[in-house]
Amino acid sequence: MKYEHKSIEQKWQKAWEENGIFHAEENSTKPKFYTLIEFPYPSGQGLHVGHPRSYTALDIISRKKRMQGYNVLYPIGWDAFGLPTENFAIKNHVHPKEVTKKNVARFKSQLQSLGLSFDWSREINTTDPKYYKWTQWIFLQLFKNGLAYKKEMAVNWCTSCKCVLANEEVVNGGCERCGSEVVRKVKSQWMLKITEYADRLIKDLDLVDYPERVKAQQKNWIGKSTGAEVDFTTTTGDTLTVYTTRPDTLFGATYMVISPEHPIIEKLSSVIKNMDEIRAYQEAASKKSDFERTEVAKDKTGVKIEGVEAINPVNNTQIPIFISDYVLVSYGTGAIMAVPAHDTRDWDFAKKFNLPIIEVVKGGEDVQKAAFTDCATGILVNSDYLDGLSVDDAKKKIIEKLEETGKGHAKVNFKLRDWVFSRQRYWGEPIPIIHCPCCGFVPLDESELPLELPDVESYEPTDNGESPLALMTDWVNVKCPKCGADAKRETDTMPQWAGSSWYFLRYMDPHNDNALASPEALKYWSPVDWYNGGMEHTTLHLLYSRFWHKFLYDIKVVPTPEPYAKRTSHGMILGEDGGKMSKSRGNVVNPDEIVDIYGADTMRTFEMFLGDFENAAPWSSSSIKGCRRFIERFMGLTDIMTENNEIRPELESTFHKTIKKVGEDVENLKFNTAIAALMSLINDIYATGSITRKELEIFTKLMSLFAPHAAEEVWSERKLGKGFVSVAEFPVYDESKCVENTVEIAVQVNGKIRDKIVVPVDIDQQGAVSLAKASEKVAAFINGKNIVKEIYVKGKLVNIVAK
RNA sequence: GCCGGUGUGUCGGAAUUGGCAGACGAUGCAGACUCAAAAUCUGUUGCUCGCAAGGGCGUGUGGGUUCGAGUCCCACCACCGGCACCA
Repeated sequence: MKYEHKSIEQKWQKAWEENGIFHAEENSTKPKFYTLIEFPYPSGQGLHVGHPRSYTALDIISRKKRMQGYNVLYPIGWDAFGLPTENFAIKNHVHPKEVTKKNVARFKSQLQSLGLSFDWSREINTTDPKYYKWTQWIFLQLFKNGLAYKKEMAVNWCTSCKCVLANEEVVNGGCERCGSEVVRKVKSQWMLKITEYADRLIKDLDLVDYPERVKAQQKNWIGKSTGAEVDFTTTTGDTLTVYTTRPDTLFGATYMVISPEHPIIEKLSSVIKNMDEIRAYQEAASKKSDFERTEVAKDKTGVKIEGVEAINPVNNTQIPIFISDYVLVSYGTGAIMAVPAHDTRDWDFAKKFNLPIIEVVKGGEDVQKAAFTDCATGILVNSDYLDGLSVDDAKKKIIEKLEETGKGHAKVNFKLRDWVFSRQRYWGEPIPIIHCPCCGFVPLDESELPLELPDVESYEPTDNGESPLALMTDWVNVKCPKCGADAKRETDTMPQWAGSSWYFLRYMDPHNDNALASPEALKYWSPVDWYNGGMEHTTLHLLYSRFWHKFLYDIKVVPTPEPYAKRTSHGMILGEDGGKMSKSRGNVVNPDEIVDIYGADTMRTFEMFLGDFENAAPWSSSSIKGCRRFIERFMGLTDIMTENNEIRPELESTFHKTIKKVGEDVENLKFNTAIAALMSLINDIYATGSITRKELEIFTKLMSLFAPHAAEEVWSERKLGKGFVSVAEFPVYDESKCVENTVEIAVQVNGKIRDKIVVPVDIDQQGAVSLAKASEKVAAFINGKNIVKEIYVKGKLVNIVAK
């Protein structure tokens, strides 16, 4: 059979769509299976070869589940709000809506040419008002539940995007998207209280099946720490509260450090004698970005506050207070007690400013030479009633004491910050809030949703940090829905992460106008059974969407506490030179070209074969030919088919083993070895010179996961079964037929292989050893020696230990 | 510094979790077909000694456990990813 991939692929893509065979069933009694890939941002560049790696992988899982009788939902849509589209629109003076439309059309045709078994009838688009109506609705619920609030604060400002960024979007001091410089800017911003969910976002990781590296990264980002808050009084009678994870070392606190922005400084400004010096330091610190402040970690700076001291609550010692930018306002209480003997940062600072270092935990070297920070082995000293206790016991005891005396309490802190949720750009969901001079922030009535984006003259971001929407006075000026006074709409829009924080719910019931999805659909399809996506979203989309989902769970909109039962992650496809694919390196592979030259089936098979799915792997323009040959050889099987409707005995165990292996490997994301097993099998088949009808039927079914078009062609051409092979019943293996009668085992002498012998599978130790000894090659190595030990591992080897 | 990961031929990568290292594919080499090339097919392709039969060495490094280690333990090294003055 000739293999003309273009006509074959078009033919079957059309047939699948016309027959709707990949549509998820409504009201099905079958068990459901919901597979999800991260919906793409339809960029102007079109599809990247990286996209199909993830899509094909879950396509294979989806196809297998479908063949195994599941009602599979494998949907697709467009995460279409976002800056690149807006920037393109500005540059070329077209509406972002038009840009999006064009890009979506291109992406859609590219995806369809790959033969992915998406249910296109459920296609969604985050920029569709019918969709973002519900994004806005969720925002209103967050607002009504006190989880969305507006606050004046220092935020990350991308100088190039002219827009604020969430903490999660700042990478190495630069913008996650464009890499430009990020500076601090004080602005009034909408915030979402993700911190309210910090503990649950960690704890509920136990409920889900995620890769360890994803869990670790999320935990790390949320940064839970347990310790205590301790109240120090000052000589002025004020209270200065510190947070510490080492309350056990309280007796060793020899000074205190507060951040330059700490409010107590203003309060005590009349008492502080060196206010000029303090102000100068504050000034200098404020000019630095967060990045600069943390980057110059090598050298500690600070100023001692003259005129006020703090009193250690456990021993009434008077200790000095410093300001230093190594203490952050945004974490804990913005103030610390410094224990230089047992904290390296405090130690560095103490050495620089010549402050006393008092050892309170014994077990290390001289604390005058280095801080001793080991909690596991230390024993408390110089600490009154804590002396002799281990660090853990001392922590418990001191917290008890502090709570008794009202001078402190146990406290848990998180590194996670609330989510900065507003953006000063056009192409995003409008925030449905009205600012009324009398009533404050008034939510739009739900009946007014969607609040559609108005058409504006210019999408250009403004330099004063306002959204382009601010210029649309007709749209901005409204009456307050509560009191009727003149009021203004919020002009900032939502970040790109908003629409993607709940899109997987919409797929369950994409055309519903009365709810984000019906309770029945949510109940049937939740949770997502298998979600594959990139590691780069671990502390962005993946975290945000877990937060939203937990909120929706709390207000009883969704039935499960976690959105995704299982998450996996693919590795990147690198350029042929081993570097990241990029235009500037000139190593970009265009998927259209690959599909054109080799066909979608080859592209799919190769992307699954080129390496371990979870690791990065470089593209190879020569290796892909091997996959093309493989598919040609598969098509060629039709020419050597016999009408025998059995598996031939000599291939029986190989077939059963291959069915087993392909099934298991696919479930474990080991697509490369699944394909290798099929390649081995086809080699074995060609070695016999023919294939039976039954064998071809099984082989075609297995192939349909990877090369669905070619498989359909073979299936229909040789009339191997009814309908489409894509929804035929997946072959079942028989465990008892996976074993062969005889097996080749290795014979070792002193652990070195000297010969190989063929033995019956069930041979016992005695039999195997005597056969082994019968080998001439083996005899040469044991003659004249004492046999100390004989080991037999069934089906594997015999090892004779001789001295 | 902390957390996570990786290290195997010329290359991408396998190895049932302690049992034949290098499956499968790619490259390279040799041959068949061809006027020739491409395609296809056959053989071969870790290093090394040997004419050969055959032997020795080999999974980042150094030790250890074991009849047996790519796999387990200890100590290192290199690279990749994330976090990073978080008290």
